[in-house]
Amino acid sequence: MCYTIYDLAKECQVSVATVSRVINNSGPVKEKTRQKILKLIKEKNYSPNAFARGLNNISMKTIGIIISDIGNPFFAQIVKSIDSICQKNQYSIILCSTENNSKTERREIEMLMQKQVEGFIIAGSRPVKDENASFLTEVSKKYPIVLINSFIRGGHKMYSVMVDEKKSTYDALSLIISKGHKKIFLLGDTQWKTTVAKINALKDVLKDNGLSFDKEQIINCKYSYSSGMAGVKELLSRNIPFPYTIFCSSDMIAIGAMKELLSHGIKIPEEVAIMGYSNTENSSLTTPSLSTVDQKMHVLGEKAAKIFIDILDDNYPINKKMYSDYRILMREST
Amino acid sequence: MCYTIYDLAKECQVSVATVSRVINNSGPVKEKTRQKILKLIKEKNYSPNAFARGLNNISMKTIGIIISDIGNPFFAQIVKSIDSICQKNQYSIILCSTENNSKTERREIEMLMQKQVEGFIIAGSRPVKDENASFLTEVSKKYPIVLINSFIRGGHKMYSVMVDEKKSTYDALSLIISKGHKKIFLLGDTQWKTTVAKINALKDVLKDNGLSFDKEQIINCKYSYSSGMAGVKELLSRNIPFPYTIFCSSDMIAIGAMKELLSHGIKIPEEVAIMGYSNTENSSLTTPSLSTVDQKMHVLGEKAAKIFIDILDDNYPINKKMYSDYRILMREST
DNA sequence: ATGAAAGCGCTAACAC
DNA sequence: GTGTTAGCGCTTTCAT
Repeated sequence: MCYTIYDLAKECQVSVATVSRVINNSGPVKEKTRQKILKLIKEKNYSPNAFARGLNNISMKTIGIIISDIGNPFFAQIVKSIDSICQKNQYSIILCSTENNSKTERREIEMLMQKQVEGFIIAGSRPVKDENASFLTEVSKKYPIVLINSFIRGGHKMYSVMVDEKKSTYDALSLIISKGHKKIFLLGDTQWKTTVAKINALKDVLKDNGLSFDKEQIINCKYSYSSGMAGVKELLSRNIPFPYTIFCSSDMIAIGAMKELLSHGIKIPEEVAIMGYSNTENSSLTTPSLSTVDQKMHVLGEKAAKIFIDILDDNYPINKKMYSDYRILMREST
Repeated sequence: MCYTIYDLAKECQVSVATVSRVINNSGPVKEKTRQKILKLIKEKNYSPNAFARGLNNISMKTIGIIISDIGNPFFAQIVKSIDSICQKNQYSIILCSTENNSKTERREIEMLMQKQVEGFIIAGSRPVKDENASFLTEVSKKYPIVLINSFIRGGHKMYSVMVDEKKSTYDALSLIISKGHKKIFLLGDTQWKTTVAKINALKDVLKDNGLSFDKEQIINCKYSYSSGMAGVKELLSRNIPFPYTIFCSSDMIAIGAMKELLSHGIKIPEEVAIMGYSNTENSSLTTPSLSTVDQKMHVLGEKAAKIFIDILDDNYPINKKMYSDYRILMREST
């Protein structure tokens, strides 16, 4: 079906070995024959069969990227920054969305292993009940894995790049409290470790400021705009007197929440202050603009990709867990 | 290094052919031996080497997806819907962002061909000066290509799914004009065919309504939030008396533009009306909510993926160009 | 129902 | 500097 190395060899009256040598620059070839072969390659638009190369343990230079939802701007930006590093290093990424389903995640990873990716970058928090933790640990014996914003104990070639979610949330909430806010609610999906970390931060910061915590302050909602809206509806139905503050586990939730508040004519931040988390691009475009915790996703993504490539080059990081920088962004919504 | 079909065969005391038969269900095997082999496969967690299979012309079941920017919600949603169809059919997608660079696009496609994708889905408008048109035509002799929202004449296995951008823009502008708006500006990147189509729609609709067109009505800007903001700054600097309308070539531009207008305290839609294009999820979350043309991206993406898979199954569509549905969404910004 | 063996296109060790 | 050839792991005829 396709032009092969044998065809090239025959036509140039050399052996396949010689052709292979010029293709891979893997040995001495007389300049003249090299030119002849190169010319024919151009001419015939020949390109080597990746499967045959793969059979000989030549790297495919592709990385599996596992995220839960590409429709979420957070992941879109992470993927973008990973991709930029990968392109520079001639790696391709093969993208999988798990839609937050453990079974899907596992199936996708198994499929990718068959497709011979070099390893995985898995972005996003893990569920509290992480059904795949031991599976991933097992996978990491053979394939390098870089986790973004999560950590699994006991991994082999498994490394984490993460923002300290508890500390950053604590810092953000401290700032909010220092501005005089006392009634704070938290919107987030309690099925995910990231939300649990934030709840713990809330408890700590309240305690440290002599305020009390009540589980009514936590409103459970999924990671989407519409869930943010639903969360606010639920909160408003309680008729709690203004002012108060809503801290959201993600910008998506916050933006949905803000939309809902504004549609009720509620004044932000005078009546309800609101804060997001991540600093996705669209968080600065709401009116009022959204206060948030800048996770510097491009740094996260680039770091993860670089670490991954380092591992492939046998440069193993010293620590299994590496923290990435963040900053609190107080804009108009608080 | 890995467990192979030979190991299985030896351990089960059968030949590799038999093992291959049970793996692929490609021939009769005595039920008892089949069970024995299946059991060992589970036990050893065996999975066949995709390269070796690939060498035998077994499909890798992966599709190359080419987009210009995954950070753009339009593409993110397209990718998401493509992915959902692909997962259902056991296809993986391998994603490439070209950052609107023709050279990058070409390089990525060539790389993917080596990695033995089955073909390509290429989403998004093409540049007015499309440097890769003939390259893609050539590629389409061998690989199926489905284009989303663009069309290249003379392709072989090349098909297009698209929203009629000129007609939809004409419809949207008609509606705007029927509400009494007369001064209309258009923000968009004139390097791209999609913007050219919209400009043509604007010219037509103005003509049909006895209004005149002036090239000052076109403000050139890239596809990003910040460019939308810059476009509005430019427009405001002209001190044109309100009211007027800004039609934006994409929701991203419109959202940036709206943010800029609001930050100047300009009333939307009373002083400046604004309309976007695409109906990305975030367009309904601005305040005021953004009027836009709903391109039904999930339909676009799903259609494209289905057509692609059909082609692989040798079900070629009758038409090279297939139009997808749209609707005009008048929300609060107009 | 099962096995032997050829072949897919390439790489690399070895011989010359 | 170049050629010969043995794999790589699997599928698939062709015998049996």
